[in-house]
Amino acid sequence: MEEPRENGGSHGQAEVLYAGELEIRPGEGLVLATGRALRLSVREFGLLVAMTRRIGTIVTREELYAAVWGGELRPGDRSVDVYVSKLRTKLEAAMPDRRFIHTHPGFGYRFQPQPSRNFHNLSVVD
Amino acid sequence: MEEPRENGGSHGQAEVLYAGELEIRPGEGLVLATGRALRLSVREFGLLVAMTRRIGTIVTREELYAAVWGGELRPGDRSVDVYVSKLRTKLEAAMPDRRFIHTHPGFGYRFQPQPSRNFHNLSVVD
DNA sequence: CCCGTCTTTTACAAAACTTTCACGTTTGGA
DNA sequence: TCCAAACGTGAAAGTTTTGTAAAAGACGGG
Repeated sequence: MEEPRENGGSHGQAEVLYAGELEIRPGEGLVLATGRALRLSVREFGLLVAMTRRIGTIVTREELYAAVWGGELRPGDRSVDVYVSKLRTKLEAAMPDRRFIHTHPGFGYRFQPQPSRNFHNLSVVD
Repeated sequence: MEEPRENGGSHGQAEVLYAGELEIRPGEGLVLATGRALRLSVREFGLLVAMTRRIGTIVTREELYAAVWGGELRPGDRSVDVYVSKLRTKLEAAMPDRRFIHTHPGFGYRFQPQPSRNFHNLSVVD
């Protein structure tokens, strides 16, 4: 008799994160959008994981930098912004009409997958 | 009764793997592409089996090396890359216009026969 | 030995990634 | 309405990773 194993192998952690139509496997470097694999760079993937782990909350650039790059964010360093932009581009390319990363000027970014809205449904909430 | 343990679990000798138009018999060293037998070297075959057993997931070079060559991948060793290239060449020769092995720079390789392809977003979805 | 085949190593070009910079746009307070 | 700070993002510059041809080494059968 054999011990039941979660996925029949002894490979990386089986941790899986879900966010909207996204399935993220941190231990593997893989993210699936509607079942299709995305090709993200190491930094893009790191950012996505870091934000997904704090889904719905505002995360400062300092925290994101520490989590993904390691160390302290130096004044004037725009790396986080640049990679947030890259990530947005790829996520929205894979899943049009959806917003994932929301900017909170002066505070940071908030990750929260949202369905698209109608043009007349504008509101102060984001 | 003994068991030829290749890697990652227990497999009977009658094991047959399917991946797209590929039929693989690990116990026989046989690969059929659209019914025709492929002529693969030992390493090429090992790679194909190792990847097929983890179809759809990203597998690092270290893991592939351990599974096929055995032991640890030393820094600077390009064996895996070279054989991925050889394997790609033969697979593509047998089944043109089909992609099997996808590169995820910084992470590893992912084996997935011809995912249903979205004609746009080709740079993002892989 | 001599071949043919497979494996390993090497080398270089191409592709991809990261960092930095620049500048236009947006935001929020006065 | 105005302005300074914050943000978005294309692109340059530099670095790293990957693709692959070819050289070099290994091995077994004639």
